[in-house]
Amino acid sequence: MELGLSLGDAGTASKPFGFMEKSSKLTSKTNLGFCMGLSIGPNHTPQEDDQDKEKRSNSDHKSDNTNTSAAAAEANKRKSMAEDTTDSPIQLDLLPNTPVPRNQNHSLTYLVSDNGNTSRGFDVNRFPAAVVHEDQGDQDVAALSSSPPNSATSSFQMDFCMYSSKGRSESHNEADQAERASSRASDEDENGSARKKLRLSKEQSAFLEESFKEHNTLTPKQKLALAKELNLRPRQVEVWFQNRRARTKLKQTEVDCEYLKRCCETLTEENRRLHKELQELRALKTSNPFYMQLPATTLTMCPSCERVATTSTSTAAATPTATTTTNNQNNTADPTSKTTGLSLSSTRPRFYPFSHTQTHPHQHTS
DNA sequence: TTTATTCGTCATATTACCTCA
DNA sequence: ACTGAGGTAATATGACGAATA
Repeated sequence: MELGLSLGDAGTASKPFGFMEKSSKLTSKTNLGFCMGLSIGPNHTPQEDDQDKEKRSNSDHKSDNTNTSAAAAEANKRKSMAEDTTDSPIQLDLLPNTPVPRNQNHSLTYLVSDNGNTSRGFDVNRFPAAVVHEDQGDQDVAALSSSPPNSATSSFQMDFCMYSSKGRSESHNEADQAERASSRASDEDENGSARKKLRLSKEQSAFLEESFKEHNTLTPKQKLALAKELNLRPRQVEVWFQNRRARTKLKQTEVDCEYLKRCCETLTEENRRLHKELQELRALKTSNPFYMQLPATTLTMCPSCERVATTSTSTAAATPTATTTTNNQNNTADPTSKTTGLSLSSTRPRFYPFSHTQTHPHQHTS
């Protein structure tokens, strides 16, 4: 359903690509009345999204008017779904001096997809562009809606659409896909069916991939060029890049997650080993009371450089713990500092079995 | 210069279609 | 023929920055 707000043209008929002529006709019309078209239908033309979006800055009011007579006829068969509907969308003509002709059937028209099924019911937010007001004369102002709401604020529209799932038995070979993808902008518009998601052809995907490798974001110029090259709508190219970036990020997140998992396993193993070593040392101490008679060695961390200094009352640092600290030299045990850009090293104290007083660059008064 | 508005684009989450096993 | 999973095109939403009145 759409509330198409237009200026003038209250008596003009719909045209599949009427928006293309919108600008000039709008300016040429002498009747600058205030007209609202209300309709329900899947007749949005995919190309309109971007073309109109691109024209949005040049035209103030737009409404879609791409309903076809065939679709309208089909809709008539099902208008029982809407009790007080007739053949054409409701038009709220606010023109005080231009009464709506009686022969124009103002109605809420339920339009269904090409197979006529309406199984999916009434969905407010699906296929937003499918709107038309028909029998409005030779042109209308198209309102497009695939763009985000905040970017279509001037169109004053709401879209409701009946849609259904098509049969899936049609062939889906590559040629078909390519043809469908490349022709979607025209075919679907013409038959007025609800827009369906179509896979891009391999060639299109490959081309987009190549382009993505060069730059993962698009300038408007690049977007238009790609769209033209691939016979897609600019919006499709834009969406493809957005989804591609999202996929890349998701994949990277998965890689990072896997890497952190391995890090966790490594650290857990190291922790287990250290605990075991500690137990062995304690056992050794109990069994050999003379073994640990060396002066106690304490580890203190310098708050300024986060280095751990071995301070002892003697130079006898050759305690068994020294073997463990050397294991961490040069951060070799920190597995998080490389490929993924993730690093745990900033949160882990670095163990350097150096003589604090000799090698520390800072002057500590303590 | 500051402020409000509009517009375009982005990231993110979600939906829904399509394909395939 | 049916079904569930996975991939992905498309949509919804909010945030942000640039341009402009």
